[in-house]
Amino acid sequence: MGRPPCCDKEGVKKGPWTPEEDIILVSYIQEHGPGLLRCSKSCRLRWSNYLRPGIKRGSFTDQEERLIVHLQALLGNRWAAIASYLPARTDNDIKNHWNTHLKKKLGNQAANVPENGSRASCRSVAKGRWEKCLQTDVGMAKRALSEALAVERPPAATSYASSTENISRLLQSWLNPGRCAAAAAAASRGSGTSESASSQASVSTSTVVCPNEDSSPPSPPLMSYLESWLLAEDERQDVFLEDMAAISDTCNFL
DNA sequence: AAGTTGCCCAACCGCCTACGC
DNA sequence: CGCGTAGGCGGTTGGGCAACT
Repeated sequence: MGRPPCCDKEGVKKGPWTPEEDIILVSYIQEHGPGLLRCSKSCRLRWSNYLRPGIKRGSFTDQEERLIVHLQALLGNRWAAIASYLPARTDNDIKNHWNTHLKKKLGNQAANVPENGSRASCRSVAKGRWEKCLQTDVGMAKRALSEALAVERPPAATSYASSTENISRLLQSWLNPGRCAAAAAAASRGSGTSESASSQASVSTSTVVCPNEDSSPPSPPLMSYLESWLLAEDERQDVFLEDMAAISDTCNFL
C-alpha cells in the first residue's frame, strides 16, 4: 500500500528543478494550456481503468472467472492483488464483475450443489484436517505469490520504458492530424494485446503494461505455473487432501 | 408508446499509509 | 519526529441502458 516510489524509476530525474526544465515546462503549458481541470486522482483512475493500453474489455472468459474465484477465495477482496494476475483486466473491472456476476453465480452454485468436489472432500476429513488443509492452502498461495513478486519480478526499467514509449507514441499521434485513428492504431500496435491476443491466455506477455510497475504481473513462466496450479483445483485438492491425511496420521502417531 | 424495474460499470468517496519537508 | 500531502485501494453510488409490463 501507499505511495509507490514514483521517482525511483530508471530514467526519471529526482531533485530540484533546473531553470532549463522550468522553461520547458512553461513553454509546454503555453503551447498546450494548463491541461484538464481534473485532480491527479481522477486522471490516474481514468488512465488505469480505461485508457491504459492493453486493457481487455468485454465479457470475462471461463478461465478468467475461475481464476478470479480462486484468487478471491485465497486473497479475499484484494482486487488490486487479484488484478495483478489478470494484467488485461483492471481491479475495478474485476471488482465489478465479482459483485455483479460471480457472487450471484457462486451463491446459486452453493444453493444448488451444496457438496461439490473439493469442499465435499474436505468435509469428509476430520475438522482438524480441514483447518490444516485451509491453512496450508493459503500458505501455498502466499508462497507462490511471494515467489512471483520476489524472484520473477521483471526489471522495473523495462516495463516503464515500454510504457513511456507508448504514451509518447499516443501523444505524438494525438498531436498529428487524423489523430484518433492513428492514436488507436499506435495503442494497438504498442500494446500487442488485442482482443485476440489477450484471449489466448489470461496473461499478457506484451511489452506494454501498466505504467505502475509495482503492479506488474509476474513473468509468463511463473504465471503459467500459478494458473495451472490454481486451475487444477480438483486434482490438486484430492492429492493434497490425501497428503494432508497422511501427514495428519503421522502427526497423530507421533 | 410510455412508464417501471433491474442491471452494468465508470467514477467517486473515504480510509490508510508512505513520502517529503 | 510530527505534520501535511498525495497515491493506492476497497467500498459505494448513480447515470445510462435494456428488458419488461
